[in-house]
Amino acid sequence: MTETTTTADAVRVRFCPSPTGTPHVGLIRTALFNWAHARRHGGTFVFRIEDTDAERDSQESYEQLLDALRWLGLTWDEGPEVGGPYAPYRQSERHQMHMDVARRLVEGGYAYESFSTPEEVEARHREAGRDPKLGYDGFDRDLTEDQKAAYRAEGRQPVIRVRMPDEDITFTDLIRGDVTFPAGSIPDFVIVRGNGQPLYTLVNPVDDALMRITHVLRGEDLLSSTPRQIALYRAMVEIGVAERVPEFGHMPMVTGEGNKKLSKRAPESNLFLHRDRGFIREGLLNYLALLGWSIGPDRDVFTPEEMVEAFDIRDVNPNPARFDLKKAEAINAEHIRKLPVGEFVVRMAPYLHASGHLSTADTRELLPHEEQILAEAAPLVQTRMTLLGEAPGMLGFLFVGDEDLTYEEAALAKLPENAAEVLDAAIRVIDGLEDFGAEGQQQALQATLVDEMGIKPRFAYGPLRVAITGRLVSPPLFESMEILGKDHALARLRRLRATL
RNA sequence: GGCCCCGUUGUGUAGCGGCCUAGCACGCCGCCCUCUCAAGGCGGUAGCGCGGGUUCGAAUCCCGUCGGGGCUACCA
Repeated sequence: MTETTTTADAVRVRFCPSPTGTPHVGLIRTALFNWAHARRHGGTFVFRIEDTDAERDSQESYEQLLDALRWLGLTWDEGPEVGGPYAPYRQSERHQMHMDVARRLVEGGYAYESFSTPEEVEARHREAGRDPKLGYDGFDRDLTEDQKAAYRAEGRQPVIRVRMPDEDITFTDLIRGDVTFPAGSIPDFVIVRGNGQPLYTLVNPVDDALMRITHVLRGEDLLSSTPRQIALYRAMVEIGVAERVPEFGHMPMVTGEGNKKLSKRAPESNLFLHRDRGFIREGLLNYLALLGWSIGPDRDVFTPEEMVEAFDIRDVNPNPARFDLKKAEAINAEHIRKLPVGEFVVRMAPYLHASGHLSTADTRELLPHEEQILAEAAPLVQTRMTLLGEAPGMLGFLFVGDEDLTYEEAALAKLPENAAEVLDAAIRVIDGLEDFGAEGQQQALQATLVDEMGIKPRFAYGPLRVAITGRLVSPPLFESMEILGKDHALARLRRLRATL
């Protein structure tokens, strides 16, 4: 280990989403990298809810956040429902602390009350011949007590702004290296609203300081707010609220079509949609990790554990990454294949239950025949699935009555001219079969249909596949019939034959 | 407009001055295997944005340029 950065102190990182809307894959990627960084360094992963916007926050979203992290196994050491030494972890419950810090900031001269309205600021810029879009102009920086009193008498309610230092602000981003913001390029910013409500600009750094966060790893969209946070942090160090300024690392954006950041409206941004379609946690986590990070030159499939072992935030790529569903699905397919069959069955069960094919989603409560069928069929389909959501289509035929089986339209359409003849012959062969094993069926059917009748295999077996599974694509035919059993297989062959 | 970030095949990446006639994966296209579809095997497609330097030598360092993105709220 050649650690040159001397963070002797234990690592403390945080994931602090605001509970608005459904979890976004970009947000989850952020959680993943923070989690991996904490685990890699034996540090602490803090989960904090940033619910300071009553307008947009919702309890439902809060619950979804917990659901998401739990499903993915991104366990937090401190946070909601777990507690911890720096509780509470919902920002809405920390109001007193925030206001206390704001007051001390004002007392120390690091922040001040500002009475200007946006219109007034703009008007002043115009009068001075400046660009009106410049932002706040520092007008109220040195108001006297009399002036403030006069404003109050007018009924004005001041916001609180942080006084930006008149010097360049440089910091070393863990992912991008040195970043400098020139003095004067960032206006004094608001930390408390006129109505007394604190803003993200205050609350986020204050809680990071209070919770002793050592590394702030977040999205690149927050890069430009970093100098403000650093200024505030320095002030907090001065007044004894913070020990030191944390390190920052800004992860690249996750983009969608057109290189724009992946919109919340885009369906592929919705974590739960992926879960519903049948992504497994290992697959999705693996893919998300690939968005900006790689485990090695010739490899891109790995487990969360392997990721933790190899993860280094400094290796993260600074350039934006496009969310590619095809690749995500390919990675997921790899992870499905790697599952022990038993586990594969456990993961599939909820999907087969939701589709009405299984009596339960819990494999421990399966009916004997269900358990039996799954045990035999699972190995047949494990390499044929990309998403668990394909299970009902792939295996459904094994769980419906012979008369209830539905035929795909396309499958019916593809039936050859001589389907009836083929089915008749197959019925005869199978009816006389002693050994109904896949091997035995294969030999007997081939002898009659292919060798004797001279039908090409794909035309010989196609009609049987449709009769048995109702589909063009299915698990291997003979094994499927074996699982169904001779009687059911015959019944299905006869049923389709009768329709021709 | 201002400030900041980014720039290797279609996509994600490896590359840290010579090992690069640029590797891997997904995608796409062939072929093999084969009862369908997968899986597996084999092969192919396509890339260092551009222009200057520095150097014996640059995808790798520097400058410029162009392009893309983010932020610019009393949202987070």
